[in-house]
Amino acid sequence: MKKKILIHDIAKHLDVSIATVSLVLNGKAKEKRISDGLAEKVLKYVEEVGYKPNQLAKSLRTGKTHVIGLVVEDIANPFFATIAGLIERKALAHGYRIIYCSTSNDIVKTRDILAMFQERHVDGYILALPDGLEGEVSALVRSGKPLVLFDRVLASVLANAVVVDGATGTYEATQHLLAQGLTSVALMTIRDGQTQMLARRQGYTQALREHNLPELVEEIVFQQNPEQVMEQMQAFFQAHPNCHGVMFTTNYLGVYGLEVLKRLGRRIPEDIAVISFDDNDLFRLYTPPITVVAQPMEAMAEEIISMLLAALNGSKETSRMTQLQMAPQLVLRQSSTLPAAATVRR
Amino acid sequence: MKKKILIHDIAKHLDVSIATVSLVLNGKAKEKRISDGLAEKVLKYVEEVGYKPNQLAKSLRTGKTHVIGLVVEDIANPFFATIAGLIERKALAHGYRIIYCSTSNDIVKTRDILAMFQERHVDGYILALPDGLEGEVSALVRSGKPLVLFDRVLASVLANAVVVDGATGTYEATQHLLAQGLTSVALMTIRDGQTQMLARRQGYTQALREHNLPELVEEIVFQQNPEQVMEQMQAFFQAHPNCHGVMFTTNYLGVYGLEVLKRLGRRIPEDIAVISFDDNDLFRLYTPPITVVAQPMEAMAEEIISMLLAALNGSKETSRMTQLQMAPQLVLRQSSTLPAAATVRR
DNA sequence: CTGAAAGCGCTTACAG
DNA sequence: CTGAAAGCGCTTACAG
Repeated sequence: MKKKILIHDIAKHLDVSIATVSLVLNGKAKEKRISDGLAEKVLKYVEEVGYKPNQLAKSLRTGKTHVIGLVVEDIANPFFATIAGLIERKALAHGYRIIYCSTSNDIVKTRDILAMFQERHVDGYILALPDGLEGEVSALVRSGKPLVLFDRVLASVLANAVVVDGATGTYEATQHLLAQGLTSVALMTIRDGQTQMLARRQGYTQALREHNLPELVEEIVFQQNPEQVMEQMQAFFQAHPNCHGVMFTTNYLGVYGLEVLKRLGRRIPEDIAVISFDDNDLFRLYTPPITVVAQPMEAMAEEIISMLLAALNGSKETSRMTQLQMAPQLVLRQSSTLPAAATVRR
Repeated sequence: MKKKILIHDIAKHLDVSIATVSLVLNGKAKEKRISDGLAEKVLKYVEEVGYKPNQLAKSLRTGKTHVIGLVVEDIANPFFATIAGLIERKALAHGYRIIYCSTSNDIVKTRDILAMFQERHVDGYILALPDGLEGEVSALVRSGKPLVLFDRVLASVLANAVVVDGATGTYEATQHLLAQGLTSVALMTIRDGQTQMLARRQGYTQALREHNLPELVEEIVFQQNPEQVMEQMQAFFQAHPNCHGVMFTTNYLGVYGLEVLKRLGRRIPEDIAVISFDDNDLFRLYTPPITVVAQPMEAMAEEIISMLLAALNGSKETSRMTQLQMAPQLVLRQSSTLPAAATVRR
């Protein structure tokens, strides 16, 4: 195990001052009028012996860590795993690393995570938070820390944010079902005040209202285990045999829903038409393929990183907040399209 | 924005020495014979003003960061996303955070990641590496850094590792197909020297050998884009119309494979029986449900963390390496079970 | 261009 | 128990 080289060793070997080495390494040679020849000599030797400055010392001194704190609901959820992968790649390209934590939508846990990120001096935050942390996030924004909310925002907090227009997403999806003559379309959502869920519900409500149809909303309590969730769904479908269409507001509800409908032996779309928010392999390859409201993952990741980088590099003076709402895309597949034949036969 | 409180402020306010505050905070009050009363007073005031030691300074001084570097192939891959979520939860419970990076199986990128983790002084490593970094990992092991390899190991490197017995997994899966009378079973794998892939291939080979049947292995080149991968698979299936069973060695190959078979209009399992390594929602809910060789995710995560914690807390003197090979589970579903009727009809 | 020095915020032997 | 001090490894104003 070779001994760790220090900046002091470099300076001594080259017979220059520590300051010179440090300035060259930090690209301030020109500014400080250090000759090109000397700068080159330093760079060459540093390269030769493979000297790497101690990042901890550097961070302690400069206050910058080049680490971004990413908070997601659950890294194992395909939506968050995908966005995390895209964000990671883009952040790395700009010299930032990602430290992530899953919240499980637990407020207490999330509060700890935020405190922990702060203690570790992350340079910026990318956050998909549970409802109820308005105070903490306001304080964070006020402190001037670069921060981007995504997926969902906090109702009373003005901050940078990248979200999808969920209302339009479910509105168009619901309209698509109603246009085919369905009169009882349910919305399966979670019981929670998260803004993205509220928006998705609102689009559904509006579509039904325009058709003068009653709402049929089932709110899943998500603190339960999977089996309990599915029992709740199953009970709902059994209680509403005339419900011939259902919109799931998020990917995992959709997955549970498909399993429940399968258990009940309901045919899709003949017995019940199905649409889910979020696209993934499962929905695409399911039999029948599931119609989805897809989020523009790549573009969202791009916007999140751009926004954060702008905040990281921008002056603290002007604090401009940007809220970006991106358009989702309704991807029509067989699960929501009543075959002409089937419709006639009814 | 309130000014940051320092240990110095605490000491001054309580009129005690900085050393006393620090020792109490680090649980060395007893050891240093600090009175219970004083220790309590310190703790109480620290709590009251919400003092949090600067972790960077602490890390610089102690050399410990309480951060674990997690290297996966791709955080968006369900296998890695799931294990990452489980590892995160368990690590957090022991006071460690996770910083992750995806390698995309790119050796150069991975080398950078390892260097970056080292620069950031992670306390330990959890690694699923591409082939070809034997030198780097050997050096890491020699340096005494706590480290656990998982999913795959490096042939020539002796290190802690948690892997699944892939050979037995594919052996049993292949036997299951052959036992039903299939005579042409293909293995779809990736062209790569990763040890887990080699093991999975070996189990297949052994099963076929025992039945005196010829191998039929297709190696996918994975640097291609999805469409190219599927074209290669499609060409394979078209070239081998008599192949009535296929084993995919990993989840994403299985997903692509299902899509290709669907495009070709091949019925599962009537035209071709299918088994994939790795379980997930898609395989479970597919029509028909896909038989899989499932890895014990929860138990693996548990073992990985235990092993790393043992190394983190253990003495540097005795360097004991543990290689753990866990049993996968063959989960039989309809995709691999030729219906009696169908078999007869053939 | 350089050298000496302060300082980022801690921890921990050491002498009392 | 305490106080003074060194030291983790850097960066950067400052005086020359």
